[in-house]
Amino acid sequence: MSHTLGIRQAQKQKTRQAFLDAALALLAEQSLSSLGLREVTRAVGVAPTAFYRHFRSIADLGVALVDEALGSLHPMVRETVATTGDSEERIARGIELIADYVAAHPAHVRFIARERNGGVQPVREAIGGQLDRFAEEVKAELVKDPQTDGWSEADVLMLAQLYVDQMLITASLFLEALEGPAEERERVTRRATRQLRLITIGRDHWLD
Amino acid sequence: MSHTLGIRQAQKQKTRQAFLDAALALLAEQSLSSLGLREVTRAVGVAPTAFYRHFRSIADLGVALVDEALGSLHPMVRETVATTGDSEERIARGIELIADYVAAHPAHVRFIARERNGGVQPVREAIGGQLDRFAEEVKAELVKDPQTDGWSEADVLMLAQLYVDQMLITASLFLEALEGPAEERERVTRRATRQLRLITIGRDHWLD
DNA sequence: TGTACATCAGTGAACGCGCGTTCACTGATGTAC
DNA sequence: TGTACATCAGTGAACGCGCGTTCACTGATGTAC
Repeated sequence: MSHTLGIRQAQKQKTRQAFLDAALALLAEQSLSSLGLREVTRAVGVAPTAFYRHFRSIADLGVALVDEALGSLHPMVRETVATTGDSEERIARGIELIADYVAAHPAHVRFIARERNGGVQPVREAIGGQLDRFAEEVKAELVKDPQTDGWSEADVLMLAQLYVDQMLITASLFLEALEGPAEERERVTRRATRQLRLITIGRDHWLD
Repeated sequence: MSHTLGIRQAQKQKTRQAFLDAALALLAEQSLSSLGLREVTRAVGVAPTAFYRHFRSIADLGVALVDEALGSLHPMVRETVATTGDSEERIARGIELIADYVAAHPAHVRFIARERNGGVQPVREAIGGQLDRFAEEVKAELVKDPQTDGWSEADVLMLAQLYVDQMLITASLFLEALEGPAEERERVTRRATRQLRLITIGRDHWLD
């Protein structure tokens, strides 16, 4: 049986989500460390003090945004890496996943790219933790792949990290290309495809 | 004959440099978009209004910091890419260059990593422009290399961009490892070496 | 079902504070003769 | 070399403003009986 929230809890969650949405919108043009508490409450349409019913600080809200931005991505990444098919297909699917995610959630992607090295330590750490998880998950999938038979654990992790870094760079490029013409996005797709192809070739000859 | 500045000009340059140094120090713990004009002048030890004698705004100061951080790096990168020797040697020298630069100028590297995707548009654009220049310069050196004989221009640029991206990721990893034990820096060196090695293998078999 | 009390999300006034920018100024440095 | 004037880096007072946080509050929702 599904647990239904009371009216009070449901309303609270709705307001909390409104805070996250408003903050994300405001972060299109600035970074988290300059985002004001009153700025966010003004955008939501509540009193400044209402903020404290949901978050201890702006940094706390930022950590919640990290979960929202990256939490749902883990199964998708796992699945994409685990996909069967030849390398060329897997590269295409991986890049498509990134392009689609950026198009669907541009503000989340911008937030992660910006705050990954941003001025708010807890948020940086939350993002770093999620990226480490991605690397571990990709590694776990790669280990199952016959392509990495005979590889050391460290080398598989190194490759997984290379993929994750490349995923982020590509996401960042798609984000820049979002406002421009479709042609620009195609250029990013071509560049990312070739770079992944080169990495794949390196992988195939690693043990030569 | 060397042109000597007047006393007034010399003093002005000194103050300007003090602004850049103070700002960079303050940016260890925050991002540019939350850096206050009064905060900087206080650190320098001058009146708030003195700021306007040197910069139009904090963003303007940020752009000056970008030049200071990356301007002097172009000849070093060119030279490292142009180095003769086998791949393994060139990889080691490249990584050494990055490690040394991060150790010598950690605050500059942090600033670039942070503001590359930061909340201040003119600074983002200045960094993007510099990185594009690096990619073009690396490409120009790679074209001279027999390893890329028969490659299309686009493919050489793609490889150059991969190297530049990798350079930034590695710099960022060294930065994180700076505070920790030497062992951590060695781990970064090993990871970066293997990743570059894999890219090199991919490069060697690109036309297969 | 009704009543009496508890909970707690959101309010609104108040606070002290540091912010960016303006303005007319000072006095050392620079320049013309 | 000396004098008279121009330049301009840095000053200090003043401004209006929005900030984060505190506090006691209100009134709808939840709960116990």
